[in-house]
Amino acid sequence: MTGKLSDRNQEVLQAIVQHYIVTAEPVGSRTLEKTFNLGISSATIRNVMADLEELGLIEQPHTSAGRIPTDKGYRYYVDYLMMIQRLTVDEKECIQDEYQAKINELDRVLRGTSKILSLLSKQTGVVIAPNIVDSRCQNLQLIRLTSKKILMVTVTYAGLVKNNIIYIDKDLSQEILNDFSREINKKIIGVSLGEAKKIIAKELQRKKREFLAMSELARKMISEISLPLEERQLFLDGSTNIIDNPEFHYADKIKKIFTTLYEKKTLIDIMNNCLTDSGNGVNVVIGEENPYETMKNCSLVTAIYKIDDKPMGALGIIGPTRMPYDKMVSIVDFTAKFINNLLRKMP
Amino acid sequence: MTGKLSDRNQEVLQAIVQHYIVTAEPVGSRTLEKTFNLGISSATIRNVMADLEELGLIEQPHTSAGRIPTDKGYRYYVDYLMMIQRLTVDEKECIQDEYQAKINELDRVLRGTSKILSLLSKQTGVVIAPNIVDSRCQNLQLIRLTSKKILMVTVTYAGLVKNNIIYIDKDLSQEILNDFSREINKKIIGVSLGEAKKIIAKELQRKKREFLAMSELARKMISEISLPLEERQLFLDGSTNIIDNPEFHYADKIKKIFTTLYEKKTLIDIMNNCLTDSGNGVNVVIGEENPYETMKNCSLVTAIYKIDDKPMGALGIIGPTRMPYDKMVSIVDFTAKFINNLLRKMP
DNA sequence: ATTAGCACTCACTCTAAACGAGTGCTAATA
DNA sequence: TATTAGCACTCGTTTAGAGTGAGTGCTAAT
Repeated sequence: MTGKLSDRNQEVLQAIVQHYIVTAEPVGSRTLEKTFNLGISSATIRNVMADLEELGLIEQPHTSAGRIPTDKGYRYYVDYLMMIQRLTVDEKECIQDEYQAKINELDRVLRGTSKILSLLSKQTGVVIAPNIVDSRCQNLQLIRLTSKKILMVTVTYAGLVKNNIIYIDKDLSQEILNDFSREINKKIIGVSLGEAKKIIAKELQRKKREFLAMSELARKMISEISLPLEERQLFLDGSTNIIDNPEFHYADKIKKIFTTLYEKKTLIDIMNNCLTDSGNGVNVVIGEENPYETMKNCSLVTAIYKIDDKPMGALGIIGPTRMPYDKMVSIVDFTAKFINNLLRKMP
Repeated sequence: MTGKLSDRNQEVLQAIVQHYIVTAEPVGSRTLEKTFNLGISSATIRNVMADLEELGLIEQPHTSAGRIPTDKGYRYYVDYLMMIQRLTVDEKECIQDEYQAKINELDRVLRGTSKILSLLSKQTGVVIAPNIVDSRCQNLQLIRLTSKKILMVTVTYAGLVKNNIIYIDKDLSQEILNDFSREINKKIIGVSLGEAKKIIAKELQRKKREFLAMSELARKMISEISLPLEERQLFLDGSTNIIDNPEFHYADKIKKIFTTLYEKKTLIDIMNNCLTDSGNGVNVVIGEENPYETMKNCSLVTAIYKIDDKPMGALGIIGPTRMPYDKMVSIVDFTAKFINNLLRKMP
């Protein structure tokens, strides 16, 4: 990053970013002089602007237009200039209310979170569910549906429920399944599902004789436990808000971004990156910094959430690069902390 | 409906509709003369057009433009003129392949269906899941999670699985829950969930003494079984295809229709109407015929699907009024029949 | 009844001119 | 030496007007 700017240059950059975020119009020197109290004339502002442009922090869409921030400019703003806005009482209450409303399973918590994120930010809210394989197992039950069909229900401590249907050749009574479930539960409670898989496999080896009748079932259970990444749940809300932004007033742009958003695979990938990238706080990815072509005129503000103090999923806001970062950061931050708390209490 | 048209008038109408569906441009008399072999001159075509306009079947966007079909015109076309297109071998295979791929639960069948509908139609595919309350119960199990938390799993014959978490004050062991599950299952297997609710309630009355310990649980089970309408599952795919249509090239129109599509409540309502409206075949709702304001420049092609020969849900295609109805009808028809068949075989 | 021909309409396109927001540079100023 | 006022210049946008052409409706001839 270019060394720190002089105070005055910072002030001008800040003014440009803030004004542009609101108006979405290139901002000129006279406008700045009038609307902000910078204490310098438009001519001086022009000189400063020339400097900032040389540093690549702002640019002109065309010769006789005002300046707009570049991605690098936003980055500087986010890193050094913005004041984290505190949420209003109303906004905080809005978040708290959302979770008050008899929400209890993780699934619903996450669904509600993406909703609340989009509501507060007026942008697109997104939440990625934990990879269930990493979650600690609370219970595993087998339910006989027909002579050939068994339902396996897995519940994690976080409250994630997974259903798998298993087809077997041998008819097993519910009583046998109950015994088997109890047996397995003893071994795997508190273990991650990934581990549980191994334990079942080992058990299958060791107790071959007793398990014999079950071996087919056990094998199939093991293969069902692994959930491919692409099926990982993603909650998306408020995507239509994107259309309100003037930068997305053209059908082709809308098409592009919507296709990306609803191509769940890409979005899951993106959110997954956030999971590893961001430390504990809020992570901001601006425009071109984004690895995905179709997202290059979007910014992401994300944070991770934890279960049992282990990072499990990510949540965030997607919007145009021109975005009130200060506000977004505080919304994401507050929400992440809130559901971290909630998930700690949940079981 | 206006009485039947003369053969020649029909031919002209048909030509107009077909041409407009492809080009999305108002079609003039000379164009018709050249591209269709109607055997009459443009002047005569103009006369016919004047008649059709008087009947409200076509209209001019402005004085010196060609004609475009009105909703009434499309309606006449759909009712009397269009030839149902047979699907190509490729298309049929596409549908069959989709269901070959180890899909077994209803949930996945429906998800796949909306996907395949959008893929073949290049429009938006939509499927509404059965209201679980109407479905026949195959199994109900209770799983103890913690001392205060019980998971209720309900499975219907169609393969629909529902999870509810119940909070109770009294700690009940898994063994007790197993017994209770077995007891209840005996009574309610094969009964609709709506009925099952009543049966549990009655049982609760009758066996008050034995059930006593369970009464809290039973009461809570009953209240959980009812699923509010808005939670009814809806599968939507290919909504971004809408943007490709020239009539949706303006951001505000896109916004409007997307908001409706993702406001699940409205869409569920719409699909619900289709369930009652359409008889056995394919139902077409054109533009203004649609009760919902925001859908008035869209058409719907829908059909219902059955489980145990009872209409359970609906599936269909959403697109602009200018839509190749013949193709759409055959896609919807074939798909509906296909999954009807599939659902009959499934259990 | 059909058709050829013609006058008329009106959205769209193209061009040129006027406009104005904004810049960069220079000379004057504190 | 840093700042500012002033001015010439740039270039996207707006506006008005002429021209174009697809298409119509009407009328007279076939």
